[in-house]
Amino acid sequence: MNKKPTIKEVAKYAGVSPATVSYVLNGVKKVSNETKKRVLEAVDQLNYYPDFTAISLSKRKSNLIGIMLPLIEDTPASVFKNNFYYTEFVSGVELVSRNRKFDTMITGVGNPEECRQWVKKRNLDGLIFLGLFPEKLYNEMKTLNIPIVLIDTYEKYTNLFSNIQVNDELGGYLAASHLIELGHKDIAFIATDLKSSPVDAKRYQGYKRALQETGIKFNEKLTYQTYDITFEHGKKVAEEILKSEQKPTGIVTVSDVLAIGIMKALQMKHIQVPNDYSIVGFDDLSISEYTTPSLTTVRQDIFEKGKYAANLLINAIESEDVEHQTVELPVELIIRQSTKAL
Amino acid sequence: MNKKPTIKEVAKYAGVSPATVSYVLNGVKKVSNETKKRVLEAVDQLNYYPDFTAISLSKRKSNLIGIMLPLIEDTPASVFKNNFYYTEFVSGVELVSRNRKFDTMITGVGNPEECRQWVKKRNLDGLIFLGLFPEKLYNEMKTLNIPIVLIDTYEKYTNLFSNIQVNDELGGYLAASHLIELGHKDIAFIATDLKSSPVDAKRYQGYKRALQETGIKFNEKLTYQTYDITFEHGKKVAEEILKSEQKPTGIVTVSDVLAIGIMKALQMKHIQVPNDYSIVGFDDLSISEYTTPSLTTVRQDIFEKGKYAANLLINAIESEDVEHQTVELPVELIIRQSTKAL
DNA sequence: CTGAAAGCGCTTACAG
DNA sequence: CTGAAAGCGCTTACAG
Repeated sequence: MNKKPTIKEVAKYAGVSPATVSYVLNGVKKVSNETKKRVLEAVDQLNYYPDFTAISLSKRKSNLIGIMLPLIEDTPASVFKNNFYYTEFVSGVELVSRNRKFDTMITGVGNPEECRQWVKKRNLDGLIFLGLFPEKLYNEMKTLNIPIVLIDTYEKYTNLFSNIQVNDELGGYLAASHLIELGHKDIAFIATDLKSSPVDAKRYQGYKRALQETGIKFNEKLTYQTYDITFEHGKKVAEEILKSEQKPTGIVTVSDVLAIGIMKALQMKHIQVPNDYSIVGFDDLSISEYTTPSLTTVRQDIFEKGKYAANLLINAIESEDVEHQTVELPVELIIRQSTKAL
Repeated sequence: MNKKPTIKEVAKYAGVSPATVSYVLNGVKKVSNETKKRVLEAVDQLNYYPDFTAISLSKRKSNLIGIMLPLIEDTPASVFKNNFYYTEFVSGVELVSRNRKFDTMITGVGNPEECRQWVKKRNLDGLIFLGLFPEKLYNEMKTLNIPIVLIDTYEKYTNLFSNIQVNDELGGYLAASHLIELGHKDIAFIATDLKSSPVDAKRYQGYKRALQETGIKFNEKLTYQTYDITFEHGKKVAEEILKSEQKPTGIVTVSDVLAIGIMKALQMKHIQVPNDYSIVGFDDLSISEYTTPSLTTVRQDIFEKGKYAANLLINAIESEDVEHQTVELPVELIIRQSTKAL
């Protein structure tokens, strides 16, 4: 295969200087229409397209965005494996990024230093942080001076970076209210980690608000934390719940994955969902419609979230806009079969 | 933040030329131990790490590998969404790639031309093709002259590229044999697409071999094709099966996703798995242990597959090894609750 | 063993 | 409106 033509060859073919070719390709300065035409034709004839590596080096802009994945035991695998969430998100990012002429790199992140080096050595134009990272990472990243968008982060960092989130409070509220309407009063709340996950905390707030508004007394003993999102952890809380003396009749959960794990554990003990326990998840994963019973859940559009994040990021890159914005995407209760009137 | 030091600054600090710094960093030529030490110290002091963009431009090697994802309706989303498969695979690739100092880019692929441009403009060192692509793409890619590893491809391209696959024939055999041992004789085979998917075809062969070896007559009417891998498509075949007059008692499937869709459809009609139908999946997704009933399936280690692919690819890149190899990873029957003696 | 110089493929003041 | 030249941060024959 004949190799890719360079800008020089295009210039020669068009009878102009490389600089001129660069000008027309970048739409910069005023090039006479005639020479512009000649250049464009040369580009077309030679099937020229620029070398991004070279552009990256001279412009110090790579047209590359990076997605930081949280690592568990040094690999993003486990998070990917149990949290189908991420995968859809990444697809959303890839789609808009490709359409907007950016490429997307992914990495599991190690320490902050490694992360900064990754950005620097590849000249990344922007970053998306998917998930929760140690605080010092954010501080480190702040000094990088490139647009960064955070996903599902609250408080502390919100004003330092752009942020895409979902109406978590409302989600928790919707889930709990649904159960309450069905006549449930003893409603458990299953979180991952209320302290370190602000997302969980918000949903928890919503849950509490629903109780409060309907005059149901909040019972701390009905709150559980799993510290991880896997089916297995769902199973484990279910066992805890069964052992406790404060038995709920309804269960609000912070993730479909957890909800599915819980259902499984119950079913293994021949306890029926929704007859014995009503369960509501969060996310609406594609699997959730196909479990038995299908899962009532709070839906968020994760693919949309990915697209939104990419658009926001690329906007910031292209306009060098320093305004950080935080965007809140809607949430919707999807009623299926895992919940039932008491 | 002070900006990243360049090789010049390191050279100055060490009192040598940039060339020398480059030599020691690349372990090339013989640099006296003493100056080497000085350089290394400078590197350390200044916290220097090279700019990959520059290296990429001058070496024409990017330390970048690309993963091509199949596109559905212009986005990888849907395939990602229903095929949890890919996500684990990508994690495996990312892990070894990172450990071996490569970065990984992902893209949905459009047409062959777009694909070649992607490789060229980013100077990608190697490519992994995940899934099935149109034939002309392979031909086009062949002219790129970079190492490429294909996943789950058979025949035609096997000798043009490296290939990682799984013992599909055995997988089909294992699944069918298991059912046969349980006393099933009318065993359906649910494929995606026997014509265009060689993977399916191999599993089908294995299934037939199992029938043959035990003297069960193969019945073509028990073969179904879904033409896509989604829960929904699983549901649809289940309905077809229920409508047909040739009812199986056991069902062998080419994917857990399909199997789960089938189970769902049956359960919605109050048909019991495994009492009325025994079902075996393929892949062993993490969800498959958590469905009710949990799914008997043929396990393949997809994460391992990703790691293997990345290692093979990077080996080829680094040794400029032109030998294409095809590697076959093992497969294992995991017996759970969706199958039962007749 | 070490360095000056050219080059990778672009971009961008600057001059005309 | 157009081009020559320097520069982005490296590498690598080549010469010494």
